Amino acid sequence: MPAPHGLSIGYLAERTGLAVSAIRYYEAQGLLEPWRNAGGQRRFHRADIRRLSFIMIAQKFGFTLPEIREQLQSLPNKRTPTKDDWSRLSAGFRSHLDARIATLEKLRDDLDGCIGCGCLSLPTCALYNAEDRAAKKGQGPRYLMGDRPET
Amino acid sequence: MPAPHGLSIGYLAERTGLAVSAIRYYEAQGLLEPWRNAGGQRRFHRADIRRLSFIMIAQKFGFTLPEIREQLQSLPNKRTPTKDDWSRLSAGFRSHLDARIATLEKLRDDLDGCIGCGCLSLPTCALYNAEDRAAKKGQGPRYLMGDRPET
DNA sequence: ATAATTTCTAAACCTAACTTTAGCTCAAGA
DNA sequence: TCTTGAGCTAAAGTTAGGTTTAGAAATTAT
Repeated sequence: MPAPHGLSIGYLAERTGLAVSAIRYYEAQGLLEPWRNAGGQRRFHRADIRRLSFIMIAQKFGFTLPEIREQLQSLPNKRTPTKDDWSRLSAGFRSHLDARIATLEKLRDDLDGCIGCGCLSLPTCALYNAEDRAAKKGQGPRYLMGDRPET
Repeated sequence: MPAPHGLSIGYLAERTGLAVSAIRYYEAQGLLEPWRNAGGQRRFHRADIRRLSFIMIAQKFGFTLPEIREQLQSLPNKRTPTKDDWSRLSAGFRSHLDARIATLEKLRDDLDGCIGCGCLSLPTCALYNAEDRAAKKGQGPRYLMGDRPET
């Protein structure tokens, strides 16, 4: 039972499977902009269901909420996004995915060359240097087995 | 300058590039068991350098610290692990990696079949159901575009 | 012997992405 | 109208994997 004008947060939660608190959180992060009714309750567009779906999928692909917010900002501002708009956004997932697969395949090749020795010690260790995108914790250098950079 | 008997935590930090605090944290999580000298300071085996390397690599592969602890428990208890021991453990990475690649390739195929429509709405949406390993936040069901399970 | 490092512990803090709680207010149904 | 159920806000709590801080004790260097 959608409200006569605009959807309630509970209805969106029911339709998407998200928690009400999560939807409020997404709003706080700037991913949604509901308006308020006379009593101060949030009211959403039907199109926001699709928006939330996009958020859920993009998260599966490993995007952070700030990244997703940026993606969403490329949607038309003053009209309801069409299927083509969403299709364009989803296409961005494809290249992201290709890159991840390529990285993992390289890692697999490196691993095959490294697995027999048990040394865990390559100076430019493929096992350690690979896949840095997934591990950008920004904590200075680390090296393996004492292979310091020529101290 | 390693201590005469056992290595200091600072030396291990220097050799691995890890922060001293991280090494202490790993001990607290049960991944290392240094002994103490007369003054109460931690002393480590040389083999712990390799142990820390393994931890760093396993993290790159996406294992959690509890998972890594389990892996490490399969090492021999009362002798220094050999290269063969480490080699055996590293081999576990290979199957993990193969599984991840397979998952992503399936996701790519699903995405190709889904990207044109812009619907984000498949009842059993491949985009949403895929790659669940990376998203086990344990927060009840979620569905896309209102495709609730026959409510 | 003294100064400068290291190390020690416990507790607080950090980020991301949320959830939970407390105390109220709003809206919908009988 | 009265009573639930839904919604509101602000703040604190949660998890993972650590880092930072503070103050004291041990170790190393001069």
